[in-house]
Amino acid sequence: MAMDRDQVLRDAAALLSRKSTATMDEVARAAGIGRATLHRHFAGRDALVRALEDLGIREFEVAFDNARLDEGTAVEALRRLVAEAEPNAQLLAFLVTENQLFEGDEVNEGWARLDARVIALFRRGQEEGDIRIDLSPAWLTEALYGLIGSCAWAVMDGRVAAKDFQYMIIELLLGGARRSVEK
Amino acid sequence: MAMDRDQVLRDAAALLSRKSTATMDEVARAAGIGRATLHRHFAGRDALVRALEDLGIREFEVAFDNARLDEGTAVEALRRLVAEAEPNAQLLAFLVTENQLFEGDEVNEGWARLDARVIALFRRGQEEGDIRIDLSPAWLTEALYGLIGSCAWAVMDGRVAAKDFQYMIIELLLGGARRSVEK
DNA sequence: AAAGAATGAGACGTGGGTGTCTCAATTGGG
DNA sequence: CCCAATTGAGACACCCACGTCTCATTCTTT
Repeated sequence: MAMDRDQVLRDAAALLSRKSTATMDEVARAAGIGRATLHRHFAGRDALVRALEDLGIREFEVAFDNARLDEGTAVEALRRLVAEAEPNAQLLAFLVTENQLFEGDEVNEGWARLDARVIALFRRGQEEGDIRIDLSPAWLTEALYGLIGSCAWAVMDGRVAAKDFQYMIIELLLGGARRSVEK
Repeated sequence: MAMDRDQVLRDAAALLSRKSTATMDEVARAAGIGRATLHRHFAGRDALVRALEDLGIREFEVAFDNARLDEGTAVEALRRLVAEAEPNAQLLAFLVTENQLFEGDEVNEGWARLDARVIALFRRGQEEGDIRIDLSPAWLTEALYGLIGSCAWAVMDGRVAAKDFQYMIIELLLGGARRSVEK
């Protein structure tokens, strides 16, 4: 007994991140519980996805806290951020694409809070002179999400080694692909 | 009369790129035709999506040709590639996420061909000394797709100005976010 | 103008996922 | 040890989208 709601959410996240069209029955099996029990705790599929959103927001708020975005240079904070985000990268990818379906609807305020923190981080980097000012913080934030999601999928497909996750993202995001004499 | 199959596909792409869960009926309306007619030309939803894949592959093969990936430096070719890809960025984003659902299935060989061309481009850049060798061509390719898709969504949501599309992608991909004294 | 082809609108049956319910079995608390 | 609560399995109806079909209409073609 004693269904662990949070554990169920994590199992659901693990499955839906890979197969976003998974059935409620598949989710239940993945979580090791019956479909009825799943419905008892989450009114329906929408409620489940919304709960996953809340889980993701919670996870990333913790990750952001752990990354101590306000300490040190913005570049250093960004490195910590990517490192902290890695365990939940797949969940992020799922939620980002899921959010793109909600056209028109106002975005969950939790996302707005997280976005604001990342945007503020990039802005701080710009003010400190470490981040280019010709790339808007909003775009850098989107790009960060996109790169994290892309890399998560690439790792899942075996096109990128899991151990290179942080390096590939940070190096590309910060340094870019071009080779320069002075970096 | 005279249903323009290619135009229908483009309308379908425009809609499905924004709302990937759109109904066959919605697709038909978006294309200005009846649902029955849509079914007459595409056996079903799967066939439609596959036709969209073919369309996307055709479009991007043309785009790659126009970008003349073999001419000039790899960096120059990459700039041309992003410029040529811009009109079909949304379609690319749709097809990439759609492809992620086909777990296990062998990927359409058309994608493999396109991937190979981009990978070869990055590899050429590495051999010419213009592209960093610590970022694998496969990852750079994924990142390129990801950034194009992210930017397309950001433009659609108004978070990035449409006119900045190419600049934002190219500058971030090539130069990175970090500000350096010598660029 | 007549014949043929293609279309749009709608009706219809089907399938798959959803959400609800029941009931026996298991678990945990008193 | 017993009772209450929770669970799993299954049955059930429902809904929505899909795919097929019909038929009147419209357009092409000759």
